[in-house]
This record gives sequence, C-alpha cells and structure tokens, in this order.
Amino acid sequence: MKLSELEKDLKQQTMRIFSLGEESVKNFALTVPPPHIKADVSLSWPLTAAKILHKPPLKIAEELAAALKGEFSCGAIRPGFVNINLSDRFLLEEAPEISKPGYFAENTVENSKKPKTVLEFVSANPTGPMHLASGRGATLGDSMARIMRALGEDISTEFYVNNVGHQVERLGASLKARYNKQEPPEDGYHGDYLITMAEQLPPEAAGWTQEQFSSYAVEKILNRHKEDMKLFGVNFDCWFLESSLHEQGIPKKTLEDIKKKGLSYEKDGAVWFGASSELGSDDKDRVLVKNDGRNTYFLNDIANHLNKYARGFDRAIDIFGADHHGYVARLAAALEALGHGKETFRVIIHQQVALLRDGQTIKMSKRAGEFISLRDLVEEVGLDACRFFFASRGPNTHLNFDVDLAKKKSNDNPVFYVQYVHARICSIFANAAEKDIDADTAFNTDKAELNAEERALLAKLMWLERVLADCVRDFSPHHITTYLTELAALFHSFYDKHKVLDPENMKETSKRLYILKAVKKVLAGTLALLGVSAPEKM
RNA sequence: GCGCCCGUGGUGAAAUGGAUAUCAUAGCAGCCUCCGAAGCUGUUGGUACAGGUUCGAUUCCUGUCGGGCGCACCA
Repeated sequence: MKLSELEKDLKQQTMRIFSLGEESVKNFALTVPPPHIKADVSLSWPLTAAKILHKPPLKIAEELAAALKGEFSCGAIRPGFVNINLSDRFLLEEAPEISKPGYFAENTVENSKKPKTVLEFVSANPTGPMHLASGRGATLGDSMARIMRALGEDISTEFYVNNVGHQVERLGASLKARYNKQEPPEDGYHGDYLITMAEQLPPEAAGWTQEQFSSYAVEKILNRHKEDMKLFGVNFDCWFLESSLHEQGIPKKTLEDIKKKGLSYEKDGAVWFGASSELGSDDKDRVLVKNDGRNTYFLNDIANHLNKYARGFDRAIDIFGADHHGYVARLAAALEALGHGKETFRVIIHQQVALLRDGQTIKMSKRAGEFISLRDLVEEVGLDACRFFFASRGPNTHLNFDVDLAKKKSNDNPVFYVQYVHARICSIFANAAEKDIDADTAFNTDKAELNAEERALLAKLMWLERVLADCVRDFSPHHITTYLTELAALFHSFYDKHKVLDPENMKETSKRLYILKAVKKVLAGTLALLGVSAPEKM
C-alpha cells in the first residue's frame, strides 16, 4: 500500500468515525513525526478538528486512535496528535514496489486528462559561451522534467533560440571586426571567444557580408550550446529557432490579431500594447512595433507563446532568471488578453548566480567577457557534483558561487556521501556473490522482524512519494537532495551497526539483502531524476 | 522612488501554520583483528529586529534594518 493510499484509507475511516463530510477533512495529511517521537507517521488533524467537533484535540486524537484499523498500531499524545507505527510487514511489502518505474505515476495523473505541457528553460542567447549561471536553470528545468515525467505527466522540453535581431547583428559585426584585427564596436561582444573564432574562419570569409558573419557565429555558438547541454546531461526535445517563427509569419499574424481585438494603439510612430492596465496588471503599456518598423522582443515572444498553444500544448511553463522577473506580468497579461487563461501559463523564477572571487562579487556579463563558462565548471568540479549542488537549493535562494572554493566544495559535496551508499551496497552484493550467497532468494515478509535501523530505512523509502509530490508543488528538486542525504545517513548508521552477510544466519542475511536491494534501487532511481550517476565503485 | 525575491548555528542549506527547529560542512572528544573509515558515535552553536493574527509562527500580516534583482521604441 502506497503512502497516499494509506492516507486516503485513514481519511475515509476518520470521516466514518466522526460522521464528517469531505470538507471537514480537507487538511487531513500524514506527516513525518519529529525525531524524538518513535512513530512512522503522524496525524495532526485532531488539532484542526477541535473547532468542528467542539471537543478538545486530545480527546479527538484518543477517539481516533482507538477506532482506526489497519496494518499498524497507534496512540494519541498531547496536544492532539495521533502517532502511527506501521507493522513490519507493511514496510517490507512496500519496499520493492517503490523502486518500480511508473509506480507513483499510477495514481497521480489520470490518463484521460493528462495535459500536454511544454517546459522552456535555459534559452541562452547564442551570442557567447554558456556561463555557469545557466547551470542553475538547466538543472532546475531538466530535473523537474524528469520528476514530472516520473509522476506520469506529459512534458516536452524546449530551448528557445533567439537567432535573429539586434544582438545577432552586433555579434556579426563583432566577429567581422575581430576578423579584421579590430576592436568590436562599443555595443558589441568583447569576449576572447570571438578572437578564437575569427582565427578559425575559412578563407572565403574575406568576402563575407556582416549577415554571413552573423549566421556563421550563431551556428558555431549554437552547436557549442548543444554540446554543453549534452555534457551537462540535459536533453531538449526541441531547440526552437526564433527564425522559424518569422518564416511562418507568426509574429505578423499575432500583431494582426492584437490589432483586430483592439488591444493596441499607435503613438509616436510605434504600435503599443494597451491592455496591461485593464487586466489588473500594474505594468505600463509596451511597444510592440518600434517606429523603425521592427518588432520588439515582446511581440515576438507573444508570438512564440501563442505558437506553443497552436502546436498543441495545453500549458506552457517558462523558467526565467530573476533578471527577467519584471517581464513576466507583461507577458502573462498579453497572453490572457489573447484568450489564454492563467492556468495555461506559468513562469518559474530562479534567483541569480553571483560570482564570488577573492571574496568579491563580480557581475557576470557576456559583453564584457567576464564569466566562467559552464563547461569550465563541469570540467573542474565534475558533472555529478555540479548538478547535485545546483539542485540542492530552492529556486528562490540567492546563490553566491565562490570560484576559488568550487573545487574544494566538491569534496564537501553531499553527493559523494550519497553515492558512497550506492557503492557500498554494490560492494556487499559483490561479496555475496563471492560467498555463494544468492541475493535473489525468496524472502518471506510475513514472519520477519525488523530492528530500529531497518525500520528507519524502510520508512524513509516509503516517504519518497511525498518527496516527489513536494518537488512538483514547489517546482524545485531540492527536496530530493535533502531526502537522499537523510536516506544515506540512515543507511550508514545501519551499516555500521549490523553486518549484512552472515552465512551462519541466512534468515537475517536474506532479509537484509532484500532491504538493501530496495534501498539501492531507490537511490539509483532518485539520483537519476537529478541527472546524477549512481556509481558501483568510487 | 516604485515593484519582485531573500535574511535560519562560523559557513552552505531544510522544515503543506504543528510536538524538543533538521541536515551537511567546519570545531571538540571517541570508534578499524569485522561486508569500503569517502564511514560511525557523542558534543559546542541558530530562526535579523519590533509588533500583530492563532490553541500553536522559521512559515501568514504590518513596520524597521540589511542584501540581490528589475523598472527601455534592449533582448
């Protein structure tokens, strides 16, 4: 029985016991008891039910504890909790199920109404190498896509490439200047990467127009970004080129649509979007078409999002860095005015990554050429440590990345603590094979008895379902890293206290191998959700 | 100035309004004839400040202080 099924069962029993309706138990939830309480799960519902039932919480808890039935024992405790101890058999039978692929997907999303979601993230401009801050968005987006898919959701991932516009022209101009051994223009890109690129240009570049320099540079950099993402373990279902939007005339159609709906007006030779204030957004009116006749980014981005719906997606989620947060209200208001309600569009903001060097924060800027590339970071610190590090903080934490400490940090990174568990378990199974102990031998969960450490491990496995749900609720993978660290600690304590392989006592041995098999699979499975490896040896 | 985000042991983080605030690292004291000591056990130390709502606040509200970011006919 899954944790969620247990919760549902207890909830229904509670409704029956007190003759209550659905409304009265809406905040009925199983929670993890604090460490000093010896119980597997807790209920705090009696505390909230005091008003409804007009009874003291402790009294409610006592009545509830006396009446609940199932594979557990339970008791009431001040000020009004019910603490539940699950039976050994319950915990043992659940263990192998948890690691089955798709197990949690079964009851989280109903197949019939599975909305198609497109998740856009990173979307770094193809004007320079990807810097380490992109690692944060990449980790967040990719881990969340994996988690949501594990829970049965239909997710497509997308990298939007701004391969047209002003900045691309500036890029071409800058490369051309480098080719001619000149400094790039004031508003161009000054990083060293263009010097290197200029040196590798083919001979025919001598006769190139600026447009040719632009498209050459964009193609080179885009390919590099694709490699970077691959190295970072991130696979996008689609690299969506902005140019393809223009080829199909979609921004043009979008503008006509906006005009037709009376959402725009002309002023000072430009076309403005004028619906922001009517929609309750305190955002100012914004320009759609500049007085030189060119589209703004805003118009093109509205077109991009409308196109997502047109491509068959029911919901669009974007992950932006906090430097774009001011833009969100504008875009949301525009989409809503065009008939796409709030529930179809969501933006996740993650805070910026600041670079710390010699105790000083440095503002990273592509144009100034001051940054650490994502590739440098991965090569220096390692992919697993990088991804675990980025995944282990919520999107709203402000992150200072200390470059000097990055390498040292990796040694302190909890990822090794977690991976060590996996390696240790693999080692135990290797030893079992050497001693001719059959790790797959049938194990009878009925008569088994568990010690405290074994119970703690199994109970932890059971909570995985809640952890994944929390990740989706908060749109953050950090609950998994916390969970893994705690699971690892439980394992190490268990390992230290109990020897697994004991040829003299096969009953204990087969029980422990059975448990470790589940722990190993859960570890490998959840690490995979973070894009982190589960090594057999370290 | 206006808006968004954030302030938790020395450092980095966790905690759907619930019980004695959890973990990692650093510090201190211990633990290897025994499946990997990249480990275990014990210990020191914390919710920025002031109010409010609540049976109960790290969590919600108001204010103060401190920090990050944004307020373009840039993308």
